[in-house]
Amino acid sequence: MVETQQDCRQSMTQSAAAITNSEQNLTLADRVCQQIITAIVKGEIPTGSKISEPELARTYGISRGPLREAMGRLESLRLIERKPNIGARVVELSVKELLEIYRVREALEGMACRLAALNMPQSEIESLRLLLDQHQGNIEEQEGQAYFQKEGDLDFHYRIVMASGNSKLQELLAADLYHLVRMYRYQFSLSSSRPTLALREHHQILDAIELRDEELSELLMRRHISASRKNIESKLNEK
Amino acid sequence: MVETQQDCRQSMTQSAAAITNSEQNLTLADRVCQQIITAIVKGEIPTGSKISEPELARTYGISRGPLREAMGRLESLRLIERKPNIGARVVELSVKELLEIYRVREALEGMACRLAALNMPQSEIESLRLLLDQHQGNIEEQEGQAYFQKEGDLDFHYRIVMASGNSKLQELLAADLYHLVRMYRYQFSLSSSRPTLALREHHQILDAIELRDEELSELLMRRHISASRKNIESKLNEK
DNA sequence: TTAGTCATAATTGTCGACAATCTTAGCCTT
DNA sequence: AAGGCTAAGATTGTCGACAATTATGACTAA
Repeated sequence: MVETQQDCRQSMTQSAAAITNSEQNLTLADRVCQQIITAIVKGEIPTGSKISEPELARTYGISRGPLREAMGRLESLRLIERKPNIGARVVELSVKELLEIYRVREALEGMACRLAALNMPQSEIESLRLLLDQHQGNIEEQEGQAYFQKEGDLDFHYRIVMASGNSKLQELLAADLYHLVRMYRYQFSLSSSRPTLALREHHQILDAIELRDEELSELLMRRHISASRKNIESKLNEK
Repeated sequence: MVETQQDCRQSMTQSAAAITNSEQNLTLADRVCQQIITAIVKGEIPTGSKISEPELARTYGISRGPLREAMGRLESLRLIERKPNIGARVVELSVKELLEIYRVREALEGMACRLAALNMPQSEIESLRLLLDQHQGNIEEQEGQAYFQKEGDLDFHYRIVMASGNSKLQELLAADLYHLVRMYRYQFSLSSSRPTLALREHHQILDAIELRDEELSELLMRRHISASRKNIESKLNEK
């Protein structure tokens, strides 16, 4: 089970990476960057902690050069924050920022969904339908606790974004923003607490795409994400 | 006149940079990065050209270390593309990508405008109104050739984005995407060819914001950007 | 002539060391 | 005892050199 999650995430992550780097010839900094991303997302390197360059370099068995290059990418992914001559810290997570991210997702994924209604091949639609059926099975099996909420949900959104055919949307969402989203999910144990409802919304969205209804597709996706945002807001506003 | 443009761009650029780095203590890589951004945006380093690390390092009088760090940021800004063990090239501009960017802007700035209707202080609204009057003056003076189309238009959008109060939107648009937008404007001599109409739309948008009408604010901004996209599409689809 | 191969040259990736800056611990002053 | 100053230690920023990979061009063979 845990392996399933892991594999799922891995495949998505490297698909996302393949957007920008389709070659196989990876550099040291590339590999270590992926490792650090995973460590930060999962909380193995805790939020707010200071990052010591010599220490991390030793940990991964590389020199400070490639490590700094990797840290540069982490900074552009907003996973760490650097101050000149002072150092880098893992970002602190806040409800405020999470809600901001959901606003961005609402806008971008709404647009992605509109474009998917234009561009998604019928075969992809059917394949995605199968994935949703699989999610249904997961929900029934384990009352939707683990799989669906952690990574499965994001897989659906990921496929929609890919189907938009807009490479800028793909980069911004799949290659950049989703790392932060995954980080919040892991560390806040985000749990949408409405898996059945969310799955039904996924089906509705896919229906609208199949009907090639751009307007409705965007509207439903925006509502879907907005509902998640409000759900989070009401659950976490005490923090 | 040219100085005015320059100052305008500079101020906007460093405001955008200030989002991520509010300290004054800039590193070598930071400064050189800004210089290279300007050079690429203005076309002084031509699109598609290969970047030689030793040569660029000599040009700016620094070592390859900070230069590579700067190039990492350029890559995350999508101003250059790197392939491992092969090298970096300045991105090629294409109508296809420009249209993709406008889709992203439509989504993100639409949302930013919606939030601005919620959050923009009245004083800021009035200040922005003055800026639009100034643009009006520029259009009348010089028939809207240079100032308004190159940087003035982006200043309006920049202020809206800042007024959204959403730091993720601010980062994605003002600190990241706008560099590419400026690059297209410089190098395609983009010239909206509809300055008077665009200015009227800016006024309409600001009116909606002043009325605190979220729905209308977003709708008008999306239409405004969509109209620009269609304008570009019809003018450049032969390329 | 052209295609293929090999060796040389150039470029990128990586490393260790030095310089500049920040942190901290101890001391002095009040 | 509390606060500020100073010096030592640690960390980050920068540099030059070496290793690994790729591009170039000459040479050979068909």
